[in-house]
Amino acid sequence: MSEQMEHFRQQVYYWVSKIPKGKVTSYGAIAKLSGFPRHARHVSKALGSAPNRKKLPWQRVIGADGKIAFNSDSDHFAIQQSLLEKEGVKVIKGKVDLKLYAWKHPLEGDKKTSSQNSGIQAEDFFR
DNA sequence: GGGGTGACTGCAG
DNA sequence: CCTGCAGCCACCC
Repeated sequence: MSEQMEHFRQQVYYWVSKIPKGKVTSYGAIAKLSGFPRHARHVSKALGSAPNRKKLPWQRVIGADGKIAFNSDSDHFAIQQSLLEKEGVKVIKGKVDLKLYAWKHPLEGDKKTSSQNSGIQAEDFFR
């Protein structure tokens, strides 16, 4: 039983590692990609206990509304904001403009909203 | 077994 | 744009 959770966690790490630098996605999106649609909360938990946390671009996973999920006065919040800005993602009042930085992941197909994926790096995309 | 707890979400107001 | 709230679900007392 817990074997499935293990699989889930691995899927989470896999997909998070696929988020291109300079882009962000939501906990819910990762949950969906991992095969467990309603488990956004568990994605955060998986990230928090990730053994290779230092290696994963966990900062690229934020709330569905574009907001950093940590309490704005916490250290975690500051660190995440710092990491994101370091790779070019602007954080205004704790949130990211999804119009500019949302990762167009696999399951989204192509909604012809290609408005601004101009410089998407083909190499970072789809491995 | 029962109740509280989030690094969540979507929708109402 | 922001706040509130019900739904969600594995985990931890």
